[in-house]
Amino acid sequence: MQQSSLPIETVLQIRDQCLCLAAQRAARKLARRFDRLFAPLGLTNGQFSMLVALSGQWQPRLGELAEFLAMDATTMTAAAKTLEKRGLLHLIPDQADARARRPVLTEAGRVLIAQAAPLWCAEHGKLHAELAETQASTDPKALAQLLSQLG
Amino acid sequence: MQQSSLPIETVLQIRDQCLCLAAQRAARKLARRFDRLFAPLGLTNGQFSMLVALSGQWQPRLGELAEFLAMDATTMTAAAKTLEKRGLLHLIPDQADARARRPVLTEAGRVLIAQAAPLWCAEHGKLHAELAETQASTDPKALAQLLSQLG
DNA sequence: TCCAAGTAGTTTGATATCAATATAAAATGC
DNA sequence: GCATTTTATATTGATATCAAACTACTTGGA
Repeated sequence: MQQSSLPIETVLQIRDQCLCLAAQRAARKLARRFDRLFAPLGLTNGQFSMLVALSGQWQPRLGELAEFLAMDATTMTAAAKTLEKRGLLHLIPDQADARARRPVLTEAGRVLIAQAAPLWCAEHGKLHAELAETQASTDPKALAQLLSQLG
Repeated sequence: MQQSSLPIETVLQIRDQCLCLAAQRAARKLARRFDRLFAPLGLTNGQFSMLVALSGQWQPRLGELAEFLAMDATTMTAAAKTLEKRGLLHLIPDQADARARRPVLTEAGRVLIAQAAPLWCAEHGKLHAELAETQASTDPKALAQLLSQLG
């Protein structure tokens, strides 16, 4: 049997409409783009997001931070270890719960994120401009909210 | 200095509006969802997308397939090796160019994707329904196109 | 013809991702 | 108080991801 046992319409439907595939593609392209942007600082896009999340008043536990980033807790363990090894954050045991640890930025972490933020602003501005060109349908801000809800 | 050297407005702007972060979050959530869906078949969401792409008449080279999936060529090398090892595809040397190889589904690959497609259809239908509930703003089909363009 | 430049794919090394499992501490029920 | 259950994190193993460097082949030009 040379022909696919799958109807060609189904193949095309999945290929062109699968939100999972579309999200993976978008995520990979944007990850590469921001990884290269932050490469001079030795940061990946994910590390940037994680450090930014810790730059405000919020002092989450590892699990809470993982949930915010929609990542698995085990991934967070590994990511936090890498950043701690580089001296960008400390893992402070929670006072009330001996199981929990809270990542807290070091001074080096704050300095680095202060260097990275302007790069982000410039690049994200470009991205907005590109979106405005290709499809004026969706506001980038609304799009970010939409993407965060997906899944 | 206890306070962040980054203005709080900037932190919030990045946290709430970064399209890269939003895309990574969406990609992770959807990847988990479809990985679990296909787990009984021993497939990941990425393997499913790759096999579906090869289910039509298209017979791309590895590099062309990588470009379609917006992934790095080196990632494709590894992914193809895994699927070849499992007997789901063959890597056929290109006749005209001895450097190039074209992945071609085996019968086992066709059978497996024929089993997986109904699972995808059901789950993607649910996803559509959920999207219709939470935010009626965007058509899922248009959203897939939009996501594919991002980056 | 032959060399230089470009192209297709691979290898290596680092981090990312998650399932399954493990460990330790907290919360619950009796 | 003590046993059970739940929760927070860590460990292991497999695949995913990409940059940098590499090999082998092709192409273009002298």
